[in-house]
Amino acid sequence: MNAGRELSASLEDYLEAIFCIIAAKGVAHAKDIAKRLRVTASSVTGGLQALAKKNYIRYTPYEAVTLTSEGEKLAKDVVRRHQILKDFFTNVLAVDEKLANEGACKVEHSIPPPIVEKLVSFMEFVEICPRGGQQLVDGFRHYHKTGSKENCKRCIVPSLEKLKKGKSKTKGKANMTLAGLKPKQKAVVIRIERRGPISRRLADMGIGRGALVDVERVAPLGDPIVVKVKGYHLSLRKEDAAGIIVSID
Amino acid sequence: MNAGRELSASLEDYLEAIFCIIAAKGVAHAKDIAKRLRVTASSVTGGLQALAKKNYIRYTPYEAVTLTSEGEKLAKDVVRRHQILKDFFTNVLAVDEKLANEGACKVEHSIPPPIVEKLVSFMEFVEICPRGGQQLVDGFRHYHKTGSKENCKRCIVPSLEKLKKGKSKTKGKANMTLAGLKPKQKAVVIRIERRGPISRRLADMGIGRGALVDVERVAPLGDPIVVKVKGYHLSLRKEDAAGIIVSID
DNA sequence: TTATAAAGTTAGGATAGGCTAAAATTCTAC
DNA sequence: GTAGAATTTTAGCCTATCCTAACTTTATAA
Ligand SMILES: [Mn+2]
Ligand SMILES: [Mn+2]
Ligand SMILES: [Mn+2]
Ligand SMILES: [Mn+2]
Repeated sequence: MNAGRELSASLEDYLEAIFCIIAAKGVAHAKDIAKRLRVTASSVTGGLQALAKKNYIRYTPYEAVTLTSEGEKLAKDVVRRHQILKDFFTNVLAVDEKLANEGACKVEHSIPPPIVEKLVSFMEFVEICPRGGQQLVDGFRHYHKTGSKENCKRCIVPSLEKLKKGKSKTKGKANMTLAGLKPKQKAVVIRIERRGPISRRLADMGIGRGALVDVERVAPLGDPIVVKVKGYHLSLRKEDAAGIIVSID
Repeated sequence: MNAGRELSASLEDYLEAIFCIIAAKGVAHAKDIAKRLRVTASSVTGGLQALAKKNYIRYTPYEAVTLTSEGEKLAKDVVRRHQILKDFFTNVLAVDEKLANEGACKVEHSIPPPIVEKLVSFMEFVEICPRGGQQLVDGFRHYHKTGSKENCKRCIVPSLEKLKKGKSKTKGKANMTLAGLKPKQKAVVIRIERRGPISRRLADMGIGRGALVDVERVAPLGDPIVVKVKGYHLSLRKEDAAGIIVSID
């Protein structure tokens, strides 16, 4: 037993694989799981039996497997840890995608959840820091590639100007709702207007004033809108998004 | 077998424990190892037998265990990964010491070595970045504690002034040698003067131009001087330290 | 010097998770 | 509708790592 965790690393990987395969192809067959995890089909059967006994999946021999709601919750959590780590490895540490994925899929099982949350928080902060957090990261990538700190010295100037401009603009800046944002825009939550299932869902994830929201996709008519916030990927109906007051930088 | 690694997580922990106990008390007894790793004495015997078979330790029943040179090399590598991760968790992510240590001691076994090197590189860059890398990290810690981005906005100004001063000073700044530094001072390696065993030792660790050196201790007469560089702890004779030209911020 | 106490080892058992080979089931094509 | 192919499961084996209980060795103190 992976001390303190619900599941062992191995069973987390089976669950993660099942979730991802269902997401991609609709149903999860043992063969796909085996291929993805590079184990034999008989090992998969063993894993499925273990997950079924713990009630994370519905398993009938020879049939495709489905996730219980418990299993789906846990699977999403594994996937989230994976994504966050991969994000950090690629976007901050400039690790190439393949290694970042491999590393994330190992580390995801051993890193303590509170440290994952700190990591999310740190990456958010880097994105919004007026001191040029993102540029610091860019500077690091350049430094790492070339060994030169030149770029770092040079780009502080534009970074400052941007900051000053931002400052004077702040007063006249109008707040808006999440429903009005476009893909790739970032915003900070000011407050959540309406009370109800959505605001509770947000609160459960610790999303409130000050949280950074990252718009990922907006469907043709603005409904639904997919955002990333605190490392979670969220799909919101336009109606609900309109209840979230945000401020853009 | 922990795919791609010499040793399993469990055996790495035994090796790490042996190294740390020898460092602290001179000899490693099974009882100390058992206590440290929270396993029974009989499990320790099992671990020692496995390590002995792989030639990482010298083991004779009922006697204290010693590391072979292979074993010591590997143990140091585990300890280094542990330290780097702990450093990152505490100094960048503001994780409390206890959790940082626990997390580091789990993650150390699964994180790919190239990612560890990127992490070292990133932390060094944050420390030397003229854009205020360290202050960005401090800003994050404040943000994390209070949820406020105020501090971040306010301290950009002194950060800038420091940068400007730094810039004008740069021309007149005299480079010095590692031998002239005091404890807690940080410096960046400009070049290594003399060739020989020491410069080769440094080169083996990937230490060259641009590496950040952190002075930890200086003995009464300046000999030896203990520094941290790229996550390694190094003890240098004054004579050798004088051959390393560095620049201080 | 010898009887305890402490430390360490061995024996035996459990669980987890992988594998191969063989059997069972389901799918597919004629 | 049936035979062969593909898929999946079972059986049996292996290694790693932990444990408890019993035994052996070493240390210590009267
Ligand atoms: Mn994984
Ligand atoms: Mn994963
Ligand atoms: Mn460890
Ligand atoms: Mn450790």
